[in-house]
Amino acid sequence: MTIKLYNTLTRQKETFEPIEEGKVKMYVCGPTVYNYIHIGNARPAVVFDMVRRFFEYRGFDVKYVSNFTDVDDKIIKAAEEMGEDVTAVAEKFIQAYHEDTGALGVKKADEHPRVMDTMPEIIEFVEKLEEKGYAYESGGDVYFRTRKFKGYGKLSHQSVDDLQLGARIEVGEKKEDPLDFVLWKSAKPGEISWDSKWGKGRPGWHIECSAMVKKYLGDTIDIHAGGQDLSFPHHENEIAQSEALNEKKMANYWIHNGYINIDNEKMSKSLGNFILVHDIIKKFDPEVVRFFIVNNHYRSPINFSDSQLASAKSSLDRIKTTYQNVEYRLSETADLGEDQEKWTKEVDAHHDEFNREMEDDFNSANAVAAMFNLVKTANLYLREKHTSEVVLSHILKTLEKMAYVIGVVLKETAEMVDEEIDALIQERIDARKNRDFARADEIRDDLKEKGIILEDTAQGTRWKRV
RNA sequence: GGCGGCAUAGCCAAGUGGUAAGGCAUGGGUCUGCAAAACCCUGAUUCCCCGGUUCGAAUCCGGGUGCCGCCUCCA
Repeated sequence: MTIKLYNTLTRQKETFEPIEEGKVKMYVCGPTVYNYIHIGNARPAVVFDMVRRFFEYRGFDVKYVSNFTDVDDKIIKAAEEMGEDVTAVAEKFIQAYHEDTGALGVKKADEHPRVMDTMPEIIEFVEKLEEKGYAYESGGDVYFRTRKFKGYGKLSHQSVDDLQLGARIEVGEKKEDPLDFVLWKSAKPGEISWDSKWGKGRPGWHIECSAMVKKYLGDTIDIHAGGQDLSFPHHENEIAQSEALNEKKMANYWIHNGYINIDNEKMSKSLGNFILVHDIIKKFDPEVVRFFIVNNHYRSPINFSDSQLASAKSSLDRIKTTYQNVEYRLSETADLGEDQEKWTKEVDAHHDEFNREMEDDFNSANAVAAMFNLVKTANLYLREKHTSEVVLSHILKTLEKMAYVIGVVLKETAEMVDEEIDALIQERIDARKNRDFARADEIRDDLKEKGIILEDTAQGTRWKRV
């Protein structure tokens, strides 16, 4: 089975062909760490984590690298405001990033390189570009000679001449051409800086990714990913730098996720209409936030709102409830049901459907729909008088596999069984036998207030926490 | 000025030539002591509008309307 993905470079869905059989080299542009991440920052983290999980689930050995921009104007500014040094601010928000994305079920990358730790490679990269004539020093800064790189604009499908017409390009007096972009910035007095042949300074924004990709993954990688807003100029500039130096294609596939919007407008730090992951997970289970993200196609924009999340919560609950109901049935019965083959086939059909959708440009929205179809099948099976362990555990395993790929956990986290609760449940069972429904309802209501929901099923009374 | 995206039921949303997935919400029913969970039924003769191509279009082509994004830091 082949995996297809939409390549921004060609604007087409293409069949994934790894450079090395069975391996995926993947780089995802990470955040600038000067604040907590918002939902918009969380989307690529979640989406590409899902992509990674799918590749791994399909047996690929994935090397996943994602950077932190820990030196930058905004961090310097934030550090001034907070009265702390740049390193401390960066460290604080890197930790916060791991906490927030961890809550969203994002696995850590194999490498999380930081600019400060990549300085020798970055400087060397710029030096070599200078040697090849693609970079020039001007007043302590170093710029990239954009027009010299022939492929400039191939990712965003812009021609250099049209870009100039935009007239929104910064015209630095130090630049030879307005299109040129900075590789190395000279330090202002007192600013954090590193020594270089051009004097004290720090890297421009784009060069870090080129240097890190080369350092950790090589000259050509399989997949380079990030938010749509990075395709120009960031990724375009990365291509220019890397391909100018290496004279090799930087990445075979470029994939970009759509934005998260608020009231139909892009969520961004500069617009100020953002919602921090930090805050939203106080209101909604982080898993719900993740489910909400993967329940949409990764390239479509998502409008974010509380009612959307509430709806996502109900949807996810449906899957979890079914999973737990199957689990309960499995623990309570050892009946041998009939038509094992028929039910198993149906479960497998939904599994195939799930895989097909994921293979088609990671269409997780449709993959989740396949999951709901399996849930439906499972619920119908649970209505059977006799069920078999084989089918029940097959349903559980299949749901678990799907859940792993989209990154949610269906199993109820093991709670300590409260003896008091069990005693009350037993008392209620007795009360019901004696048709003392008033007492039975009283117990159920009391437990409900404590967040314990009781369910009377054909297999007996069970409880769960809300 | 250049490049691009979107418009599908009350809401969210998939589908890019073969006769409208899935979820949420609503209403009715079954089950239950009552619930919960679940199941069944219920909803777009139709996919922004107007033309065209085709046996056949939500899907392709032309035109129009509306919204959004990139070309500046942004995931």
